[in-house]
Amino acid sequence: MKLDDAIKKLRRFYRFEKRLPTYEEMSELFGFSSKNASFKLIAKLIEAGILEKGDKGKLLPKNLFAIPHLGTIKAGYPMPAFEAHHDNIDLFRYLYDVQGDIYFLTVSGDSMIDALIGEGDKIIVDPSRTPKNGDIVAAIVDNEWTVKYYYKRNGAVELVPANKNYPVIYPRESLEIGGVIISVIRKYH
Amino acid sequence: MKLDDAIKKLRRFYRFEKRLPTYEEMSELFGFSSKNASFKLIAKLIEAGILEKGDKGKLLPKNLFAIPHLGTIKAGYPMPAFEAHHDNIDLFRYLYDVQGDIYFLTVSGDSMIDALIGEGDKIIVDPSRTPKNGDIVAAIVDNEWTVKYYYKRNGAVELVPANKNYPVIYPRESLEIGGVIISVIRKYH
DNA sequence: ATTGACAGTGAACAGATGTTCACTGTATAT
DNA sequence: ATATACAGTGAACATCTGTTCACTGTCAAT
Repeated sequence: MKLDDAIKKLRRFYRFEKRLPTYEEMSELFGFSSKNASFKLIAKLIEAGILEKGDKGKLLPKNLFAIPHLGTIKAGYPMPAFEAHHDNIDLFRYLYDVQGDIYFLTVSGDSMIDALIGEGDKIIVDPSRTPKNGDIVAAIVDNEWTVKYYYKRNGAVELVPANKNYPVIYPRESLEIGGVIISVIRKYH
Repeated sequence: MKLDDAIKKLRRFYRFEKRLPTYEEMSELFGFSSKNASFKLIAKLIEAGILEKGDKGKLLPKNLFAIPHLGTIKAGYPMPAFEAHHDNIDLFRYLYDVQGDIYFLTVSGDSMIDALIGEGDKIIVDPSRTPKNGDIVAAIVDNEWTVKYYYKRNGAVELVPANKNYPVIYPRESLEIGGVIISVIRKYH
């Protein structure tokens, strides 16, 4: 059993079960008839830095889901040299480093197009954060939701769209901030 | 112990340990001195659909990380009515439904700005997918990396930038497709 | 041919884990 | 006051789990 194959099988298992298999389950997964074979295989994965043992000796997926980050790619003219500096990004940690309760919204419309937020994009909103000038916020103005840049000048809040075809909103009646946009996620099909 | 507090504590534990705690660990986590108190609490979370028991009776985080999806927000004029249809999106499944090996790239430059991909954005590349017309690809042209729209007309490949200030690339010497962009992730700080 | 490293087998065992049962205190409603 | 539901305690136990040990076969190097 090659390490690469083992890694893929562990990933698949984890994706479905959201946990690592026990050594007995690994034996089934890897096609061993002895738990010990799995035990030895895992020892190698630990040595390779893919897995690790936590506080209480429990197996943890240290780098099992770290997607290789191959570097920076220039989206202008082709990049002179593509240095493959191998960071690894753990998507889970990358996006989930928020303490409080966050939520998703799906964007429709084009008023934030100049901020590179378009139709169908999912935005993650952190309702616990207080908006600073220039933050993008989900706001409830006069009982209606909208996504805009947030600016506070002389005590008055302006909600500025990232599209010249739309007007700046100066909330009159009520303004409630749904939260600050902390992330944008787009998925192509 | 309120269910909401328990959920938050479980999330925190899972974020660090990448697994659910045992009943004994839960007792410590929740401040119980009896495992059974945790057992009963978890039973409620299972009934509430937050957790579930898998094939072999193991505890799984069914919806523990499902971020509430509050609906569609119009980024044009404020939305007339904001129907709170409570989908839940599991970020992990949402972004990780790829079998093969994927990798990240960080974008620099503005040649894909009209495709809403800008400086600093992370793009996820699937090297196993064959590009179709209109897909955004990471390509290696004459030994240099670039991100462009992919088009094949009359057997000739065109790499089209999403920015009028840049020229269309007609690969002469070599063209290698690094992969198809399947996702864009932006994070604000 | 001999050696050694390596991949896997099979059995054994201490300790951890999920689950059940009977019990206690405490708040709330009747 | 009385009953009732509920949150938590404490102990018990069968089973599962990680780990160790001794062993077998196989391949490559000497």
